[in-house]
Amino acid sequence: MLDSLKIPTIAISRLSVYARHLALLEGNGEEVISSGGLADMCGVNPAQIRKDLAYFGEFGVRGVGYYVKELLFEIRKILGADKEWRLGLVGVGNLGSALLRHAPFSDRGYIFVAAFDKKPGRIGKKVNGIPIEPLEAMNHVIQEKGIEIGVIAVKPDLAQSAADMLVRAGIAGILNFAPVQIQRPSHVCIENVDFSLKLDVLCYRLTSDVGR
Amino acid sequence: MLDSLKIPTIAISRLSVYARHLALLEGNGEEVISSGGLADMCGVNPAQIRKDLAYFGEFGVRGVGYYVKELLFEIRKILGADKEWRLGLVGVGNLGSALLRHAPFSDRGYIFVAAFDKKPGRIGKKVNGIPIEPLEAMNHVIQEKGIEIGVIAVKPDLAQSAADMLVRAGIAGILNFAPVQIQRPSHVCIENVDFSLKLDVLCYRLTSDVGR
DNA sequence: GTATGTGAAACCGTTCACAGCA
DNA sequence: TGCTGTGAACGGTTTCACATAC
Repeated sequence: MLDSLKIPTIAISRLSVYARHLALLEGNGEEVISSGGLADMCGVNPAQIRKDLAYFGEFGVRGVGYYVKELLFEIRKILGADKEWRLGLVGVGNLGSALLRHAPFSDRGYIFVAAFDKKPGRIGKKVNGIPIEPLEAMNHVIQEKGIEIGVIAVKPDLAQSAADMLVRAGIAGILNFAPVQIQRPSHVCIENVDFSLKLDVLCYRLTSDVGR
Repeated sequence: MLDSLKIPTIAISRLSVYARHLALLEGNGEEVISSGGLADMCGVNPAQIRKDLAYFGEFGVRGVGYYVKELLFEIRKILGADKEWRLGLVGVGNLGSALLRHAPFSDRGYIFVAAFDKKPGRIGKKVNGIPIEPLEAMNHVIQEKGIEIGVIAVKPDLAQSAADMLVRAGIAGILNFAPVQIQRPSHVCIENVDFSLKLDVLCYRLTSDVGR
């Protein structure tokens, strides 16, 4: 147990995967799982799971395994997934609208409470019950509604200025769907979702067909 | 130059990023760029760029740098992005519809030519000019339209069977938006786009606020 | 006996530093 | 001189193997 002295991001994303599978096990009424059993489900090495967990504590019972409910609870606590997160969307186009309606988000405690767009024609309309506000309202709305995470779904050329506005409004966490590198102050966290890049990788594999 | 003897996936995704920035440079009329200059734009180490390129050949001129147009052309060739790719979508819900309308895909040579859904109410309708077909038509349509890549945008519990159907229809490349591990024969390539996972990582960072 | 927690080894990707070449 | 291409050094993650605990 080393606590937060350099925990690799990839270990965190694995925790998210473990949580997903633990939730399935819990739904099936399973009470106990071994690192080997969970590893098979997640497609990783058992030692990997034990090492990942060891960053944060000792959650298992030797000779037995892990109690599903308990481990799931602990991982959710580690990830910060044991609370509701309030999201604000910038860019209510095709993708943005789909995100506002994306049920799995709210199911998991990620709630969109505001949306912003620059097109006058969109202002005032509602998507999935969420009113679309003008960009100028961002500062005020983000403060008022206690928004903690900004989601960027604008076109690439507007992504940087959208990020700048979010940062100016006090946002410290951004989920960015635009295929651009966003510049930001060091206290702001960004995660990128870049599906053009994934498509490129896929096509590379298909082209150089080495299988896999 | 080692050719395809173990090229890490992460190197491939960096090539995609390099291509993006080279396209910008080309648009600005720049003719030559050094690994250092490109590295600054992409936020990586110059040696990294040279190493990544060295997997595939020698594309630069010592003492000069890389010719923008030429390098872009070569990287596109490596990635297989120098041709059109025909995509088929499974699951025309919120996200699926957004993907069908996603302009940046077609701009880059990724063309949706078919869409499939299980809901009878959706069959026969068109989204962005693409008719929605029943799942049963998948085999036939995929053959007929020469679809090479399947895009999965169904709910998690249906993702595996969607993948199975695609594979049975002869698809070898899948872009999966469902937050599940898909099982598949070893000749089938899958890339996952998992934004719940990215949100979890972001929330971890915000929770354990180590900045960054 | 069985499965965890963990130091040590193996592996892999990144960065350095410099030789090679325009 | 300047920048690429690359072997060698470095750093970090994964896997092994076993002591430890139930």
